Formats: sequence, structure tokens, C-alpha cells
Amino acid sequence: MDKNDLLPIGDLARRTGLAVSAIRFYEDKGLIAPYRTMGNQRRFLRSDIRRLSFILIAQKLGLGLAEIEAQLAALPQGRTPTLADWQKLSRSMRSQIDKKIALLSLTRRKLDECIGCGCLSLTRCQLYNRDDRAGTGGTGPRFVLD
Amino acid sequence: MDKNDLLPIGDLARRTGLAVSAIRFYEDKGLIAPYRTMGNQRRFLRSDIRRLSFILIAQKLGLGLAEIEAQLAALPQGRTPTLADWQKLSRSMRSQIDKKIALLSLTRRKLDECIGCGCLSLTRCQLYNRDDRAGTGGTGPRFVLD
DNA sequence: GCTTGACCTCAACTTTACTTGAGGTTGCAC
DNA sequence: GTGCAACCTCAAGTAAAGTTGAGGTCAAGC
Repeated sequence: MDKNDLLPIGDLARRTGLAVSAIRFYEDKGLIAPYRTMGNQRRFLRSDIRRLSFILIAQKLGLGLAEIEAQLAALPQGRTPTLADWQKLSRSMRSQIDKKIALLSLTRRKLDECIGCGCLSLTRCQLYNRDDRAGTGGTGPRFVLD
Repeated sequence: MDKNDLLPIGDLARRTGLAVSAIRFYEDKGLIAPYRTMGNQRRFLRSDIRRLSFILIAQKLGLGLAEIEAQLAALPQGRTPTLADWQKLSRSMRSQIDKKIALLSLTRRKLDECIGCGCLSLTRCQLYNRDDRAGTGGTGPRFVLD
């Protein structure tokens, strides 16, 4: 833990591409916990670059900050991941990507059917709601794509 | 255009699974334009069910309401789509789904590499930023996944 | 030893996509 | 011809994910 290994917030911002304000915001949310100098300035570990990268990637996968926090907090001591932790998280994210792709593929398939059948009549379309069936048949919201 | 074909907002809500307030909100945003009774109550066409379904699907694809409005407004007279319009929109959405799937697949591939190489060292990882390269090499934000 | 850019806190504002509530009106069923 | 569920408007609130600004402090180079 050489002094030179501690980064001020501006450096971290430059290296991750995040705004300084965003990093402070993440600290607020408990996603990252920097040291402080005697003068109350934040000092980050190099490994925090990794942590922030993880956050950015997880966000791309559609996780909210709360969920990401949960993932990170589930690590032993809630610390920055070790290699093993890291791989575990990565694999879990991989499976989330798989699910997303599967969902999109399904949507695409249904959309294809919809285009194919010209189902503006909406009597058969899988994508949209069961139309008038909903009027005569069951109630309950969210027919579409769920 | 039989009187019986005009739906009050509550019926439309029930059939689409949307909240009444959400439908009013969409009207506000210009996504849908109901008739009014003499007493100022909204009356929707059956085809508006379709219009709302379209909105819901487009949202699932990650479009914002503004973009959806643009798509719908681009139709002749900005009216509810005809069969041909509909198919055109659907195909355009299909290609957006394709793009999303492609992006996710790429992410997944990179993630696999990342898991494989144990690149906590961050010297080779494609997913995260170029780490210290960013310090010594080029500047500029957003290294991650763009 | 001082100047100046980087840093600090805290409050308020922004955007998207709605929901909730107050206070009032309509229209269908009996 | 009346009751009451369903409708109306408009303002305010909510949640997520930050940004912006005011007013003030720190620390590194000359």
C-alpha cells in the first residue's frame, strides 16, 4: 500500500471515464468506500478502478445500483473482489446476459410470427394481448410479453 | 365507427393492462389522441389497444417514449398504423432487437475471455478499461464497453 | 508562503415515467 | 330523476441516477 497507489478522485474519474460527481454519488450509495486524507479528501485504491468497472458493466446489463450494491455487499467483508469472487460475479453476470438474450430471442420470434400473420386482427397475435378475450375472459393486467 | 366501438379509458386500461393514469400520461405526451364526449370524457378506438400494445413492446426494446412518439408520428398523418405501416414498424423493431442481441453476445464473449484469463491484472481485459494504459497512454472517457 | 487547481459538503435541480390526491363532473342503471 | 362508479383536471410526489452550484478547504509547485 504505497502512498503512490492511492488515487485522488479526479484520477479515478479520468481512468474510469466517470464524472467526479458520479463517483461521489456511488460512495453515497455505499458502492465504494475510499480512504480519507487528514484533510478529508478521498483517496482510492487502484483496485477501485476495477470495482467501478464492474459497476459500469453491471449497469450495462440492466442492473440498478441497488442490485449492484447487493452483489458487491454479498462478498466476504463487502470488500473489493478477489480473483475468485470476481469470477463468481462474472459468471453470475454471464447467466444474466444469457437470460436477456433468451428473452430478446423470444420477443423476436413472436414478432416474426406477428409480421408473418399480419395479425392486425389481434385474434391470434402472441405479442399483443389477447384483445377481446381479455374483455370476455380473464382479467388482470400486463398481458403483453410477460 | 359504431358507438359501441368507442372505449372509455377504464376499458382500455383493463384490456392493455395499463393504469388509467398511464394512458392519460401517454395522451399528454402525444402518443395517443382519443376523442372526447360532450361531457369531456375520453373515448378510444379499438385500434388504440394496438397502439398501446405497440408502445409497450417498443418500451421493452428499450425505446424511450420520445423515440416511440417519433416512430408513430412518422406514420402518414400520425394516425394509428395500417397493416403496411405496422409491418414496417415491426421490421424496424426486429432489427433493433437484432442489434441488442448482437451487443449482448459481444459482451458475453468478452466476459468469457475475462473469466478465462483471470484478468484481474487488467492488463489485457477487453471488458474493462485499459487501466494504467489510460494513465500513460490516451486520455478520454468511457473506456468500458463502448 | 502563497497561489491556484483540485477537492470538500450540502442542497437543489434534471430527466424519465409514471402515481397519488384533492376537488369537481358525467353518464348509465335503476 | 337520482345515486354513485367512473370519469375529469391540475398539482404534487416518487424513484433512479446523476448533475449543478454555492460557499468553503486542501495541497503541491513556484
